[in-house]
Amino acid sequence: MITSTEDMLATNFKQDAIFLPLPEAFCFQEVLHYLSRSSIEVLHYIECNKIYKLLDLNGDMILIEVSQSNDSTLQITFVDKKPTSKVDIQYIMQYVNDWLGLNTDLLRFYKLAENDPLLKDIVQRYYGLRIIGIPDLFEVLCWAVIGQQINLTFAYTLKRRFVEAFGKSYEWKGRSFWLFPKASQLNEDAIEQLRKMQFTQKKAEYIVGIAEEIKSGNLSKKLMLHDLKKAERQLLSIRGIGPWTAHYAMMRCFRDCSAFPIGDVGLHNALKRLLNLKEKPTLKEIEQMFIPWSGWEAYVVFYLWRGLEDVE
DNA sequence: TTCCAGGACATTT
DNA sequence: AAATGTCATGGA
Repeated sequence: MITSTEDMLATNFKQDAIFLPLPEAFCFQEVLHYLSRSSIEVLHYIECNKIYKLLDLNGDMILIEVSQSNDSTLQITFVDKKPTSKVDIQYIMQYVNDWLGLNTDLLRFYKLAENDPLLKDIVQRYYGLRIIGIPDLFEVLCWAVIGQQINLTFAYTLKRRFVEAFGKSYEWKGRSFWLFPKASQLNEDAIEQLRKMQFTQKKAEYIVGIAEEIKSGNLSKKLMLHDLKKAERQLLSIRGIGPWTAHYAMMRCFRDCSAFPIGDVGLHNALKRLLNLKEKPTLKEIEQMFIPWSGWEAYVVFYLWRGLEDVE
């Protein structure tokens, strides 16, 4: 049992590669599938079952390659520059751990689902699927705001424009790898720039507003992590962040398994299809339905989203 | 062409 | 308190 990243570091740091122990119920193919959803994704790149992702180590950019080396081990290698300090190694391990959700005890969710008529099949079909995280608070909030009330394809287009306009990139073998922009990289005239990229006026204002909150220090993942109830209230107090966005962020950034974006259109469609309903279920019906899954709402939603992708 | 999209907020009933 | 309107554009 791994007790700390310090232990992991001592036992797993060997030269040019990091080996991360994998928990029970982890499916790398599901990671690859999820991360391959969009052909215009700019925050990672996938080739030959390997994920390439640019990380920011306090201003130093390092490109990592993540692959599965065996049943119980994930391998991280450095394709170009290598980290030079233990702190950097630790940061990378923690990032990947958090990104892929390796700390979640999925078996508890499966215990809950094994005799559930609605979940039984779906958790078997996607066994080992974990919520892919968005560890950076600014990134998850921007992505959620972008995704409000537009189709995912267009959302990816907007995200790409946003990242390429405000973020930093790193070239390797003729390919560009991008970092999601920091809040500090946006200023007042960002609103105008975002409008030109076809963000709505409101979304442009929301994103710049969120950047201000983060820059001022009001909004900080570190400060919010210890009290998720308070974190939710703080998120909801920000313009542009409603219940769906707050819970989406709790689910993918804070890794709150009980986060529940109940108003999600995809969720509604998934339930309608799964239960053969003529109309989408009402919010009250969904609340009732989710009572037995208390504590794991985020995972139920994530699996239902996953199921949507295999229709037709 | 129509309808809807991984909502939030303002306005009206 | 609950329904309705508005944003604002692309994708199917």
